[in-house]
Amino acid sequence: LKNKGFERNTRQREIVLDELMKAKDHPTAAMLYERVRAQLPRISLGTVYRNLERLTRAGEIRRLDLAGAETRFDADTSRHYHVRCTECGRLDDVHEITGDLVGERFAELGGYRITGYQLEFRGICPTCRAQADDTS
Amino acid sequence: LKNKGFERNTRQREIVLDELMKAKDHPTAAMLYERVRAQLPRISLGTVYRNLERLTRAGEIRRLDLAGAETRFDADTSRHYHVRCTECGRLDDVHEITGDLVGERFAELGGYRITGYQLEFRGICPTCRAQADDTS
DNA sequence: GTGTTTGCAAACGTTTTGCACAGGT
DNA sequence: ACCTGTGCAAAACGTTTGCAAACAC
Repeated sequence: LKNKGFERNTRQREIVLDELMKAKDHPTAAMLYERVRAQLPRISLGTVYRNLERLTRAGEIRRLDLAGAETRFDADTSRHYHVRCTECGRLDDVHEITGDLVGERFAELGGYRITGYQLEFRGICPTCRAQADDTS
Repeated sequence: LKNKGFERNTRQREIVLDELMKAKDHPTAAMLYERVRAQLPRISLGTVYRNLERLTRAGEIRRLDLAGAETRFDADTSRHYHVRCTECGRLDDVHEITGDLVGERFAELGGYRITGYQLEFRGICPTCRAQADDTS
């Protein structure tokens, strides 16, 4: 599928994706909106959100739902982790984990002094598994 | 310090903490508000939020800032992880991790069929570290 | 009595949505 | 010409805050 589920190719989506690919700072929707406006002054924030959502569903970008922080977006869809600065909010990539998660021994990752981490699992709970079995 | 930084002991805070300790489902502020209202019909949601924030700062409870979901609260302050059901939102504890994080091999944890996880680091970025050095 | 905490309501910041119109195919 | 995607504005959502009154000490 050439357009990966998109029914139309629009200049708005093209430029939103383009700006995200150029970005190195994992921008929020609002940050991206400002940058896209330099090229498309009449674009709306809603359109930016709508395209980011579509691009995410199409697998072209990644939505970074961070704990207790504004959602950010990443054009790098390869498996990697992130570090967030608790002082300024800066977000960087962590490509290799050196240290022990359970023992909580991370002196330093990518120049950051690591102060903690958040690990959270996703899955299907026993109840919903049973319901899935019913309907299958 | 008997009151751990609280200047007053109020019935509102007492009952908020009490309901959270009774809860087994990691409730949101709104869920807790509903339960507390059974005992204190005139309490406001703002008061629930304010007390949850104070109790968190006092270390009596834990705030669970989950990725892309409403904030939940936990009276169990010991180190443990959580699994969230992607179907119904249910949240459970994971006390021991069996499997390989990097290799992403988690068949099952606590009855859940694990479909993924989110790992996120916190720290001080190079720039903020340099600024901290300046002022020290 | 003093000053913290409350109830209420309004404000906040982020994200979503309803609608009529523009524009991609 | 069709009908998806857009711009705009308003609404929705979870959370915070300003204020006068209530109440813990």
